[in-house]
Amino acid sequence: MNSEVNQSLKLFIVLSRAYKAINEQVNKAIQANGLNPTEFAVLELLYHKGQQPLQQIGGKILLASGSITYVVDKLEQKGLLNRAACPNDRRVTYAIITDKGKEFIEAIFPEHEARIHELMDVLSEEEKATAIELLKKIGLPVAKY
Amino acid sequence: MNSEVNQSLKLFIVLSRAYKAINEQVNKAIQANGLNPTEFAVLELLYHKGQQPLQQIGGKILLASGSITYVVDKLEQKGLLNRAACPNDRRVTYAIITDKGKEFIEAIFPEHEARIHELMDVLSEEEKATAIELLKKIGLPVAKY
DNA sequence: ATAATTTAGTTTGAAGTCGAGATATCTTTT
DNA sequence: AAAAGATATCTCGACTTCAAACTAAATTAT
Repeated sequence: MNSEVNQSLKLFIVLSRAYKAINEQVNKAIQANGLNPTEFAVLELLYHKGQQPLQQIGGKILLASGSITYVVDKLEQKGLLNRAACPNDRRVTYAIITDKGKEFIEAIFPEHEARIHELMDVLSEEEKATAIELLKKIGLPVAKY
Repeated sequence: MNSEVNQSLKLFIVLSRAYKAINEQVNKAIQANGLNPTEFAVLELLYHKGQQPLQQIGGKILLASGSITYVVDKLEQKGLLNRAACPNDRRVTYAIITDKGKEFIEAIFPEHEARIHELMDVLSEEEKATAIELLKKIGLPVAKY
């Protein structure tokens, strides 16, 4: 019984290490481009998914509402996105990536992908597929009684 | 090959999600006990590995030197650890867990383990073993527990 | 219609983390 | 033994993030 708990604990530890190790590399590279990881995540979301109400940005990249304003302000100051009022619902503000923002992502995203690919490439394609299947199950909302 | 890159990217995403999902739960529980995750990590280190020079704490749980002072101050204020000068090298200060600190860890660590076990139990024992093997390869060497 | 509730976004204050520099001590070199 | 270099801790300022309080607008219930 106890060894099962230890197995879970060990999985937690290797999961944490793996995540932190990868993330450290990735963040370092992003920051070298003058953005912090949150800014990059927002900009990438806008690039790949189109304009978003500020509210939804928080939901999609797991960001507290207080942080959204700050990050969007920063990106707006840098000229990488614009705010635009929603005509139907005046409470809503959209964040829209600018041309400069698009160029920026287009310039650094391929490197970003390549870096992650390199870091993940200690696993074979098959191992990656297995890892994806297993990790998918972790952290999914579990039905409560 | 582009699909290979996508596979790596997907692995990165599910890895991030899994980590964040688990971590969010764990942190919430730790904070409910009046500590933040870093404080808990330091205290647990001292409990399981005995007294440590401040410097080494930073190395082991990945913390900048400026942060160590802060966290150790906090734990000292709460009476969970003490500082003690090293007799041989007067530059060195040890952090030593107090009896109160020990009681604290003994009171909450079993819950902590059980919580992680519950969160990880969406995987079978065999799947966990597979996940551990794969994740070990990503990032750094592991030794703990 | 008007009041109550909910939702969207912002502002503010606190907490945590880092990095650079300051200080003290130890070690090595000359 | 003095100078130079390395190491450990602390201090301070900047940055990021969050939570809670707040404003404004939309929705609903009466």
